[in-house]
Amino acid sequence: MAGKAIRGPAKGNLAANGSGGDANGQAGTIRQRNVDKILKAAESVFAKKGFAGASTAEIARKAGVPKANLHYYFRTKQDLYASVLDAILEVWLDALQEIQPDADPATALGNYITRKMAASQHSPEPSRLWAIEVIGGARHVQPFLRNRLRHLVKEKSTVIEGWITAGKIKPVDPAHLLFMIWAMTQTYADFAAQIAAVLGKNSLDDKVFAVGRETIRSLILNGLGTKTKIRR
Amino acid sequence: MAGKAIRGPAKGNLAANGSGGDANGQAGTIRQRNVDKILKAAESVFAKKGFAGASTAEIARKAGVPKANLHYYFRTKQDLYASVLDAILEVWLDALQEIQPDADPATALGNYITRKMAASQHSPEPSRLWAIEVIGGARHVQPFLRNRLRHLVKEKSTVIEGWITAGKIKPVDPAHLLFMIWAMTQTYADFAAQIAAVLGKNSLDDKVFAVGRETIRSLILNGLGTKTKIRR
DNA sequence: GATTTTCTTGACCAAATGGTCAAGTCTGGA
DNA sequence: TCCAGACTTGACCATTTGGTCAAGAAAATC
Repeated sequence: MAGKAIRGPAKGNLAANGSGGDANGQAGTIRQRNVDKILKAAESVFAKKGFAGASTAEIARKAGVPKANLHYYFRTKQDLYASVLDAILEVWLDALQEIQPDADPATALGNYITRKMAASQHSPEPSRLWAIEVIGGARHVQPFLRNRLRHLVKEKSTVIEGWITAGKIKPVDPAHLLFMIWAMTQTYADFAAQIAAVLGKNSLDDKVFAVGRETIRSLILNGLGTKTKIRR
Repeated sequence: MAGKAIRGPAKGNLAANGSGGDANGQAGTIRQRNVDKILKAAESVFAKKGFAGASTAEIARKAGVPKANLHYYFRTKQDLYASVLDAILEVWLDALQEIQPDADPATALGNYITRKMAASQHSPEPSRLWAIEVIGGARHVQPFLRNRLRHLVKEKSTVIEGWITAGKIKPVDPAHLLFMIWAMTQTYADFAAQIAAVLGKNSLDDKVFAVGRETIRSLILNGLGTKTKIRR
């Protein structure tokens, strides 16, 4: 997406080790540790207040470093935000790999739902940050949406259309089917506060996620008329 | 929820007209017009940036009034935010009235979905503000969630359970069913930017909403195994 | 027409914001 | 042991923020 971390003299450091790739060079353990601390804190604060509402001071406090130190690793708030988003985007795409032409639709979609629900349960913050970013107009991730995500959706749509043609599932618009799975699974991360409140709980426990997961599975799989019974 | 508009000398005005009720007294047309302008602008800005990210100056600019004038009608940003949320909450609940014991499940749920989708299409901003508020921890609407919404969900759950007992729909957890309908319908408001980008459009047109609506209906109604065919 | 009340607004303020800087401390390699 | 480069941080700054105020313009009331 944008400018990763780098900054300060470390640039030389990273450039030195040839791994131009994506991961943080194993460079100074110090750098890596601090960058991680800051990114983690930033993710959490951005996820709660959005880009405009988050303050670098709060992020620094939460990361346990002086604000000036944060600005040593990330020159601007924008840079930091871009780095946080970058890390999220990769994970976002990964689960979609469940959807393969030769897979059994019920199994593939079931697994996909399971994975997305696990993400909502065990790492809800990225989902929330993602949501805030998109609600705010997706200014920073527009290119990602219009390119990588769009093409991936096209690709997976072909797979799903194949299932339809083969008579394995009822006809649906594949893209919208994906939108629906995203909406349903991510709601357990994004709207956790609402779901908890309505259920009279303080936070969502394993059981709520289990019921949610099975509700989604049953809705989707029955809705698509797959023959396979729900397993696992 | 909280403090409505009022403020400035108008307090006397409102207190004077006995209608302690909810609506803005028909008081000074001037006041009403300005309050409306400001609320509308505020809704839009809050929906994009959240509470912390929105600035009263921007809201005032968008409303076409000097900032000092905004603060004349709403003492604090908090007050303004509370007023905007207040207006939203009422609407939120209304559509749920489709779900009645004696109704045909397919019709009732179908109508509910239709109404929610219409809201997502024609007034997405409240949905977005709502989402941002909940993602941020629902601090300002916690009481509403824990009381009114919770009890309403309980009430409607009973209705849905009745349908299940009567064998009209397959067994589901009623609360989660509602969560799913909210998630799917609201995603067309909250994630409009993402959906548009993935579909390669600049904005969501009628057709997208129509396809979305029918996808949701088909998923829910088939998923619940209602006999009734999709109509209208 | 006089007076009271509501409304309008530019000027202002203290606090918080994103970001810089320079002077320092640490650390790893020669 | 020395030193270049990496890291740390308190102090600082311009700008923006939410909010106030006082003085005047418009309306409403009598």
